[in-house]
Amino acid sequence: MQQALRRKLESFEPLSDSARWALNRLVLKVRQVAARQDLIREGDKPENVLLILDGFAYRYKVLPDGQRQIMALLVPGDFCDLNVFILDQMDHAIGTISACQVVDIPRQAIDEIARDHADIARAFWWCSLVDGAVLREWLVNIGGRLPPQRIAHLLCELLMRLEAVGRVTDNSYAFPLTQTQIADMMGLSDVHVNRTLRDLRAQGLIRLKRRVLTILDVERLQAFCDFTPNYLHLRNTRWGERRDLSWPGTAQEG
Amino acid sequence: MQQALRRKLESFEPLSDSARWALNRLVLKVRQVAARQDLIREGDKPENVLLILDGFAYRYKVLPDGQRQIMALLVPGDFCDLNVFILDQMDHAIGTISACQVVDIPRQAIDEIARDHADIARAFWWCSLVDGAVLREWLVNIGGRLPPQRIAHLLCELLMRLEAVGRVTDNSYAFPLTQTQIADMMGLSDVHVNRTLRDLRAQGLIRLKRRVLTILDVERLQAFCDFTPNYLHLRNTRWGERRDLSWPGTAQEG
DNA sequence: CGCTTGATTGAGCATTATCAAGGCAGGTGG
DNA sequence: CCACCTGCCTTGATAATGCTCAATCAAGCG
Repeated sequence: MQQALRRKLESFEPLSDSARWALNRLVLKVRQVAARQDLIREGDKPENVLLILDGFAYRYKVLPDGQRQIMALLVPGDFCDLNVFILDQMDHAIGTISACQVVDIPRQAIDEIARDHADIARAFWWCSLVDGAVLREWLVNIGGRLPPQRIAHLLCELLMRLEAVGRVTDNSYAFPLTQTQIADMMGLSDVHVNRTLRDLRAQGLIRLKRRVLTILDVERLQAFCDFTPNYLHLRNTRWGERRDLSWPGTAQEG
Repeated sequence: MQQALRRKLESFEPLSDSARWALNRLVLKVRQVAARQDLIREGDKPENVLLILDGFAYRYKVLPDGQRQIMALLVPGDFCDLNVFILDQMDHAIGTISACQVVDIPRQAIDEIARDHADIARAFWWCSLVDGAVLREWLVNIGGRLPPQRIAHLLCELLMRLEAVGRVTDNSYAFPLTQTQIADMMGLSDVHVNRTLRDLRAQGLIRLKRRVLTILDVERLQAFCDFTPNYLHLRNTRWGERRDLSWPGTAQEG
């Protein structure tokens, strides 16, 4: 699955031949992980960087009172823990939502390849920066938007991120999240998430049935929650500069 | 002020001689910026990376309803926009809180130096990753903690970050923030911030007078808000591995 | 001294959480 | 094939939290 890794890195900018060659030399194996498992725990010092090929995962922390805060959603094509490869220790955990297919990339391999290839180092750096940009928007979302627009914004973001990796058909995508998980992302109670989703449905903005989410009116939903995609820094979708680098993927799953 | 830049980068790990030499060749000039000015606006494509030598600044976005969300506080030693050097366009703005001293580092210089020196590239990457870690903790803070602990957590974080750059004396530091600005950071109203600060004072946890904040009982305050400093990935303070790299600074100011 | 900005306090109100009780669908075992 | 079970969604009622509005106070500044 060097293919997948290369595609991820080249969604920033094309790599040199020597860099591609170096990527091809990596020995990578794909691994299956069931739903609701921890991929990484807080305090771990993982020796591998994980790349998600299929399925959803999330970064989270658990507060002492049991409150769980989800800080990021990881979808196919996302790295799990580029962090730790430079930082000493995981300061948060990562768990799967649905069943996932992941590749382990040895930390040392990343280290060496980034040292030898400035363009790859740049691409990794770019990944970190995009992650940061998304995180900032989440902060704005939670801190500044009312619950309905907050949830709507999440759905808009997912539409674009999943579309960028070829996981969207007719404005529909697999949506394996529990309402409780949405609540833990948005800083709301699950009950309130439920009512808010009902309202969004009632307004004809979305449909959510059998773990498939459909955005019935993209423009209206985006206007509703003031969604501006610039923070995603996408270059390869119908919202960006269109370069068609769809993610090599299996079927949508839940 | 190559000195400052070098110190920042070496707070991650020592640089090679050639890297240091390359840093010394940079021509940098210090600039004064008044309080409450924008350093960078959303949509800008800045040609310089800014390093803050003195004063406070913050990243923010303004929502269409006028709501301002502050996403990060920048203190002496922080970079402003490493982002854009790789991403195309600022997806947020940066403004000063107090009067600031900043250095402009030409984007091209960073680009070249990172390309030629893998250890410098790594150090920059590390900066991005630490920024990301802080951002995640802010998300946890806003999403998961009650207002009193939320504000207390901010104060604890500032204590450590400022201490790391030599801006703390007797658990006191300059605190130029307005209650409204705190509110915009924490997703609260200014009135509620006011009452919450009053409560923290009443509990004997802090003192805040004439723009100087004193933490009266560090341990108690940290316990109160469940503050765990691991996410700051500090190595050079009394909370970390103690290596004493205090920031070359002027006086505390407000 | 008058103006401006920020802090403080009170009162009423809206939002959102909590608690509690079903309901529905899918999976499992007899 | 059906009864049961479990996980998740849904809804109602009630309570708490935090916001808005509005007025006052305090400090800095020309």
